[in-house]
Amino acid sequence: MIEVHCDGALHEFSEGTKAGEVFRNLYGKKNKAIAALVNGEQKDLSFELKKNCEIGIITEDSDEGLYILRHSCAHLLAQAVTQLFPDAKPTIGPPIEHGFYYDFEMKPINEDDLRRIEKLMKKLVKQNITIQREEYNNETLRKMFEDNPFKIEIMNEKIGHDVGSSAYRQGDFIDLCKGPHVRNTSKLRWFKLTSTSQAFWRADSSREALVRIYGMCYSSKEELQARETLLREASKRDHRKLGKELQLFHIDEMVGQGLVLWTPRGSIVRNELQKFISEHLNLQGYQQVHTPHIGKLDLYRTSGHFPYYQDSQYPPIIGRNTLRKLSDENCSCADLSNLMSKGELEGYMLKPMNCPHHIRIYTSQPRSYRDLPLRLAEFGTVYRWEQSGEISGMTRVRGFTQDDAHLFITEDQIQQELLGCIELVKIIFDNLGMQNYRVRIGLRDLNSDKYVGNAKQWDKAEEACRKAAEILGVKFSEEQGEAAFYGPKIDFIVNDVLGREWQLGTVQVDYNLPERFDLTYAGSDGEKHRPVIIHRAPFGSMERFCGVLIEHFGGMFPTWLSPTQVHILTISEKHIDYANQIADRLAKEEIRLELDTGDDTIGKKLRTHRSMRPAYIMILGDEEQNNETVSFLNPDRKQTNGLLMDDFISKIKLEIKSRK
RNA sequence: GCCACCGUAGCUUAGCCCGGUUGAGCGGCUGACUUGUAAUCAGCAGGCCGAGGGUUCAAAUCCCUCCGGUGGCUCCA
Repeated sequence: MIEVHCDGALHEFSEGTKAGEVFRNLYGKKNKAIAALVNGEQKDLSFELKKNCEIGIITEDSDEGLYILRHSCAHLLAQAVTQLFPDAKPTIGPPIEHGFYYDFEMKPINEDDLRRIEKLMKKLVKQNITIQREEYNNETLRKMFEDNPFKIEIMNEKIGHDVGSSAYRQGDFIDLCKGPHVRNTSKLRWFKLTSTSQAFWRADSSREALVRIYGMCYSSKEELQARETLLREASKRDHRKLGKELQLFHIDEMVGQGLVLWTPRGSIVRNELQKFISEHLNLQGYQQVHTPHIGKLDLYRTSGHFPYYQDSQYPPIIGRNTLRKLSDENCSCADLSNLMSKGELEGYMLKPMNCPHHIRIYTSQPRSYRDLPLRLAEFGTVYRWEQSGEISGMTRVRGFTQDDAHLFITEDQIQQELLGCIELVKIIFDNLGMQNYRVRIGLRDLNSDKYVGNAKQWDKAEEACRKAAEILGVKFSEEQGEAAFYGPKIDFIVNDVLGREWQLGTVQVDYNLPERFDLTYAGSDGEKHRPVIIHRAPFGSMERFCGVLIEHFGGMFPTWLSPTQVHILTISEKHIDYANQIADRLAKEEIRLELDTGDDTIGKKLRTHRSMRPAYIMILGDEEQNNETVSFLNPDRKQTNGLLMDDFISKIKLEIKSRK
């Protein structure tokens, strides 16, 4: 007999009892065990208990259990794929949030193939195939997988997960794996293959291109359906769809990929946000500046942006005289291209960053310590050549306006100024009800020598980032190697409706540019000193921020941001005069409104105007006209009847002013 | 940039597999109706089917190239 600790109690079982039998014994036949935790290690239910141990149940609906289920589902996928495509070589197939994926070296497949694979998986589930753990020594394992170079590489380097010395067999399929797994394919009922894509072996674009197949997988039909419903609901909030429906922005193929046209309604949202941010900039002692969209190549040679980021910039704009001169010298296209990539040309560049311009404002005057901190802010539009496959709606574009600022400060001011930067983000996120964000502090990778500045400065700046976040009580994670080469940074990352992460704001300490531009200030000692720069764009870009905001509000903006705050609908022709009077009153109060005196039925008008999601929808008929009142649907779409106009105006104005 | 899929009227889409002069709903315009809470009725206009090339007697449909979009991958100062 052996002693088995479980759930705080001691039990006795005969030696060799399987983990699954223990659970059946203790929790009954209907326990949801999917695996066991034996002395802290995940094991199959078929694991035989040989010694005294502590054991815990892993149920199929726990996080750990779901990951095991999904991992097994990935194996099921590989079983189906290798059956349908005997040449396909499985590589790795981990569980992920909501499901799993598996990468294969094989010819690309299409959607029909995906459905065929899914069908076969369902068939394999019905066949109740046992999933069996088999243990081998290292040599035998290598022999077994000798025709799969990926598995060999995994064994050589233990990539991804600890491969151990085991394999799992289900029918004809066997996969190198540490486990644990479910005991039978019949456990894997609630999955769906979702998409395919190309992925590179070991995420390295110079390595083999693999076919990745994604699926989702849950422990019950309800959860799977709930996830599908959620995805459907989320897609209704997609800013690309809402942006079109609500006429907020337009991206035109004739203008160019990733170049956002802000339409009148979208511009209102953007302008209101900029006003809001500007008020806080003033409170925090920023000074606003404006700089042009282009600058000389030399400026970016000095800053280092050219040619360091050349591949992600629009190519230089070459001056007429330069071109003429080159042409006279019989310069070929190849020569020109060569000169361009070396930057040995005089010309201009669309600015990829605002900092060089701001820095030249700094250097336009001699500066003393009394001028610092000098905080220069600009809603500055920058252009970057993003890869075509990356461009998406408003969240990934080629031209965007940063809510940018550069703080020129002394080293001693780093802590205090970082604090102000984070505070600004917090104020605005809180106001907009955006609580679903995380803060990441990017630290340097101590094993890398790519960083500028000395260790002492870095330590101090990293500590200042940490402290600033702590003081404001925001939750943050520290990630090594996420710093920029010129200094540590604090990033604000939000999720969109589909759960994708977007980096919005960033606050970065920079030791590099002050050096490159030889920035100085006169200290109280009369000596020259080097300032430090903090770059900060708390919302990243107006494009991305508005995109995320559209999804956050599902298109239903708070009154102060709403492109049209009140839509006025008349019941019949008789009420047009009254509606005009009301509209005039509201217009005088600078309320943004739309008036519909058309001859549709009120039902039709409501339907039409609801879809545009204005804050208020006012309905005017006999009732209101005779009593000189207004009736309206509130933002929550509950109705208020017979309110005096003065009362409505003070209500909505208060709402707008307080930005609630 | 890479892989898969997609592109028909302002919007949503049928037709494409299996080639034979594009069909609808919404929206727009005109008229009738004058309406009290999520689609009143009728009529009209609107498409060289993303662009270019090829195959064919004949291409929205089959093939190629490009442009644009979607989902991923890689990248993101």
